[in-house]
Parts: sequence; structure tokens; C-alpha cells
Amino acid sequence: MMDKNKITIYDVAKQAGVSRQTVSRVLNNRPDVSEETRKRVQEIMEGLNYHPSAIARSLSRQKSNILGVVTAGLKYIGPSRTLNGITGKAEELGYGLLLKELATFSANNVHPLLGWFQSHQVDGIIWAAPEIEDNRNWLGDLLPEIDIPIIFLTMEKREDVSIVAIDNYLGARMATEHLISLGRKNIGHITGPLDWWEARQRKLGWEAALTDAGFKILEHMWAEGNWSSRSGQTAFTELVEKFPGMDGLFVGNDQMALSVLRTAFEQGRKIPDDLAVIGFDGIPESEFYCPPLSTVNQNQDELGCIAVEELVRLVEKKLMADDVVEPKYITIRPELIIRQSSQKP
Amino acid sequence: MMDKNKITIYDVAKQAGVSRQTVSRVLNNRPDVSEETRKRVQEIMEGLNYHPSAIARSLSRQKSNILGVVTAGLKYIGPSRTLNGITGKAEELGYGLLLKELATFSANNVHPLLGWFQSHQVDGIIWAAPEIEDNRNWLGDLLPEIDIPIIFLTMEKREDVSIVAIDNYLGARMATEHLISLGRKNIGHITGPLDWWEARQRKLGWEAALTDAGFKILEHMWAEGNWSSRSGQTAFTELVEKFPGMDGLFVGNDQMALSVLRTAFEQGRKIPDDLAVIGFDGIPESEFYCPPLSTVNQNQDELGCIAVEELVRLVEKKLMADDVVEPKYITIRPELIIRQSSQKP
DNA sequence: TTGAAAGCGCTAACAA
DNA sequence: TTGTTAGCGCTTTCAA
Repeated sequence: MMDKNKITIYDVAKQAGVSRQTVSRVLNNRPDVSEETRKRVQEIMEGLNYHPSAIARSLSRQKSNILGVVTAGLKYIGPSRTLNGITGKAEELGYGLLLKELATFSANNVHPLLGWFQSHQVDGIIWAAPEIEDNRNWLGDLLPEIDIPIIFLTMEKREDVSIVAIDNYLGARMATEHLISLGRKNIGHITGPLDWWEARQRKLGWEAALTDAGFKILEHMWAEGNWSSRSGQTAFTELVEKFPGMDGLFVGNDQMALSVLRTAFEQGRKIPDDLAVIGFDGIPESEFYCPPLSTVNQNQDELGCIAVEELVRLVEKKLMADDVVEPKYITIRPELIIRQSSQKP
Repeated sequence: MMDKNKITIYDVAKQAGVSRQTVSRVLNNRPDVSEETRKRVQEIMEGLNYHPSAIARSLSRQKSNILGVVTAGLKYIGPSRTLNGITGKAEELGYGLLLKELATFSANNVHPLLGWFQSHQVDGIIWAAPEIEDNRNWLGDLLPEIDIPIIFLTMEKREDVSIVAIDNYLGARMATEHLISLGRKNIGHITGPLDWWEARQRKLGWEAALTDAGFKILEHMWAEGNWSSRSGQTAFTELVEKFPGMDGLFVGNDQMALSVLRTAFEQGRKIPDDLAVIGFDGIPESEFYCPPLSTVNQNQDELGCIAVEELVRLVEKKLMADDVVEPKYITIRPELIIRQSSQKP
């Protein structure tokens, strides 16, 4: 349309025969414009195909209405389900999203990333990358430098930041207690990679449930995987060898459980009769595994939603110069889904 | 740190005893600054913890270095794998990403979305949402209004826009020809939802391969699913009923194939002996299905990468006022992965 | 109800 | 090599 020379507020003003100010008022739905003027200006905006520059507005308002999002491992289904929740809620609340995906899970380039967000004047930051090894170490150093509200997803509780987390520990307990309730006495565990906080939490939950039920935890009762189906196969093979009496198994995620089911089948182990299996995550396909997999569903969509809600609350509090922001630790309860792989005999 | 009053280029200039211009030069690594001055200015920037405002820069340069990304269905693995490719390449080329996810697959709110991107002065737009029904209808009307380079992913070829697409038709042909090469004579197909362009392409590929091999396509040889494992189950049940002689099956995606394998197993059908099965997508888990699933791998990561590369090329061409932009249709060749579900007897 | 002036933080163009 | 001037497009005073 027209020339490519951008239509600005000035062009609208000129054509409407009013000041830029008035146009600005119309733009922002201010009450102090006569209906007549407002109409005229609006029509001219339409006619000119005018699009106010969000950039200029951000600059002068010192508020961008953009949130920064840090993810990692988008190619896996978990992070993207969370992102899905984030996009939905952000849209609903009128915020745009500036997305950065970490190339690796480690924390080597956090500083420039935060700097970049700062440059772009994001109003808040959602840190949706998983906590692994020491990749939260930067918090102590860098956090004080950042004057932007941040919310973290699914990490260890700490007092200085707000966090929304799925209760992995509880989920693992629920899974294990379920196996116990089935009368299983030898319950093993295939963990995720133990440098992941989530994997450790799940392991702790498994241990706690067993301990509370009077069982002992021994080294031969678990093996470590890395979330992938392939690693699940390896870990399961290792486990059946060192824990032959195993009659129940809590697997750290559904992908690994998939190959547990297959390997068990190949070995002639009946599920659930010989071995009751439960996974973690609740991916849709798990219902169609062979046999259908019991699992602990984590609502990652909701996780993203809540994170945005809470972050926006922080952002708006900050606008009010309301500086007393108590960091919160919000927890989401996972949900047990019982299917055939852990059915009562 | 310090007061929250933002440190600006002005503060740096004052403290360094130079003009803002000089600071700006240092910022942009211009050659025309003495090494001495540059050093001093840089140190002061460090000391002040100065972060240049990307917003102000965008405003004055009239270039944001941000690309807009439109996705849909992020909770499914395909779109997020593509997004993963996009983030990686954008990072590499120095572009940020403003992300919008469509709440529905339909095209009802394209106009405001484009307006929003325009407001934010994105340098280019990647349309990564699938083509469904008539949700590309807006192109004719709205495209001329947009002065921003756009690239579309995986949609029907057209002359007026640049497109990067996985060759679904070819992939389906390859899959079907593979089944034919196994000596199968009765090859069925479970389609995706046929309002999706991709699903239609796969069906066309299946038809073409059969026709070329001298087979007739009949209505009872295929059934429609909706990508979900559940729908795969339903479609398969329907199909075995109306096409009892079926000895080969091309399934529109791996999730649906999962439940085909299971249902076949429950019905006592041997795979691949009684029925050779091949899926589409190449999701990692398919290797661990029971039996391991042959599939057509589509490299969605690469799709995202190429889209960004091509878009950036368009963006830079436009900067050069090089207006002769021939829209391209770039095609990515999928890759056949043969596993046990379609092994030679 | 409207307008004028100043400024948000930076860069481009020109001068020195 | 450095500085000056004039914007980029909008909003926030304050005044009319």
C-alpha cells in the first residue's frame, strides 16, 4: 500500500488536521477526546493503513509489553508443551514473547543472554530451561545486576527467586506407593540423568516411598538412563540382571518406559503380572503402548500458564513501585494415571 | 546495580569525557575511534554495567534484527522441532525471535497478528503454521499490504511467496514404493486429516506410487485419521474390515502407526509377515516400537534452519533496495528408514 | 478538549 | 579522530 515510507502519527495528525497529541490520545483510548475527533482520526488511521510503532512507544513509555523466554531442548516434547502454555497465557494477557533457546543445557552464556534481554527492555523473564548440574550458579552473581522480574520453572526451591515447579518428588512418591499398593515387594527404578534436578527429585520420591513402607534402598535396585528410549533399554537390561527379583518398576519417563515394555516382552516377562511398570510424564502415546502404560501426568501446559500469570503479577507490582516482592515457590501437583501396565492382577 | 535509573549512552559519554557519538562508535565497532579512546570507553561501559538499548537503536536504525515467528500446535512434536531449527539458526545469524502461536489452526485473526508484527518492526516473518483448509486465503488480500519479507513453511507452491517445504509427496511415494518392492500387492493407507495439505500430499504420493506400479486405487483401501494414536486405532480397525486382503500399510504418521502395531498384535497379525507397516515423521521413539517401525524421516530441524537462512537473505536483499526478489520454492527431501516392521521376509 | 515542548536512547550525516 | 545537529515515532508533562 502507498509508498513504503512509513506512515507515522504525524501523517495521521496532518491529514486529520489535529496535533500528534490528539492522535496519540485516540491511539491509547484516552477519554479526553471529543467523539467526533476520535472518529475522524480513527477513520484516517484505517485509510492510511497506519500501524503505530511499538518500538517508539516502548522507548518513550519505558515498557515493552514483551516477556523474555529462555528454553532449552525444544526438540523434546516437554519443553515445547510448556512453551505452548506460555504462549497462550501471554497472548491472553497482552504480552509478546521474545524467545531464546539455549544451545546447550550448561550455563556458559547466561550473561550475554541476560544482557540481550535487558537491551530489549523485556518487562520480565521466564527461565524455562531445566536445572542441570551447576547451571544455576550464576544466580548469586548475576541476579542482583538484573532489575527485571524473573520467574524460574521447575527448579530447586530457593529464597531469592520466584519459582513454579511441578512436584516431581510427590509424583514419584505417588507412582511408587501405587506399586506398593499392588503388593509388589521389589520395586526398582530407572532414573533420568542424575545431573538433572528433576531426575534426582523423582529418585528421592521413589526412595522415600520405599523407606516409608519399610523397604531398604540398595544400589542394585536402580539404574540410570538419560530420558531416551535407547537408554531405557540399556538401563532395563542392566537392572534385570542385577535385580532379578524385581516385580515392580518406576521408570523416570515414558520414553524410557516404552523400551522397557518392549524389552520385557522380548524376554517373555509378562506385564503387569511378572512386572508392574509405571512411567512419568503422561505423553499421549503412552496410552497406546503395549500394554498401555501407567504414568504420572505432569501438566506442563499449566506450568507455563501459571508462570506467565505470576510473572505478569511481578511485573505489574514493580510498575507500582511496590517493591516488597516476596518470592514464591508455587507447586503443581502431578496426577496418577493407572493403566494396564500396573493393573491389579 | 546502582540506581535503577537506566545508564544511557549519555552517562558513558559524560564519564569518559567524550561525545555520545564516540560512544556510539565504540558500541558499533566503528574503525574511526582511537584505540585509546575505545579502551577507555569500553572500560567505563563495563564499570557502569551499561547495556545499550536495542529499542532505541531499532528506532533510529529502522531495523530491529528481530524476526517474527508464527507457529501452531506447539504441543505436538513436529512444530517444536521446526522451532528448534529456527532458534538455532536465528541465533547464529544474530537475529532475535518474536514468537506468536496461533490458538487455532484457522485463519481468523491473521490481520491483527500481521499488524502486531509490523508494529514491532520485525525485519521478516516466518510462517510456520500448517496449511489447513482455507487458512491461506488471506494471502491474496493481506500480502500486498505487508512490506515485510515473509517465508512460509510446508505449504502448496505458489508464485507470489517464498516457501520451504518438506516433500511430503515424495516421501509418501518412497514409502509406498518400498512396500511394493517387498512384493506386497494390497497396500493400504491411513491418512492424516485431509484438510491438512501435508496429509493430502502424502495420500497423493501413495496413490501415485500404486498407480505407477499398475495398481488401482479404490475407496476401501484407505481410511482417514487425525494424527493421534487414538485415531490410528480407529482407522486401522475400519481398514482391516473393509480391506481384509491388505498386506502392506503406509500410515500417515508415526503416532498413528504406533497403535496400528499394537492393534495388529492384539489381532494376532504378524508384522511384517502378514502386514508390512511404514510410518511417517521419524520420531525417535519409533525405533523402539514393537516391532521397530520403518518410517519416512522428515528433517524438521533443517526445515527451520533453511527457512531462517532464506528469510535473512530476503531481508538483506531488501536492505540493499534490491527489489527483484524471485520467490523460491525450496524442497527438502525426506529419507526412508527401514526397520523391522517392513523387513524383507 | 486540544496543542506545544521536551524527551525516551540511540544513530546518520555532516563539520571540525 | 572527534563533536554537533537533527532526527527515529511516540508519550508525558504542562499550558491554553
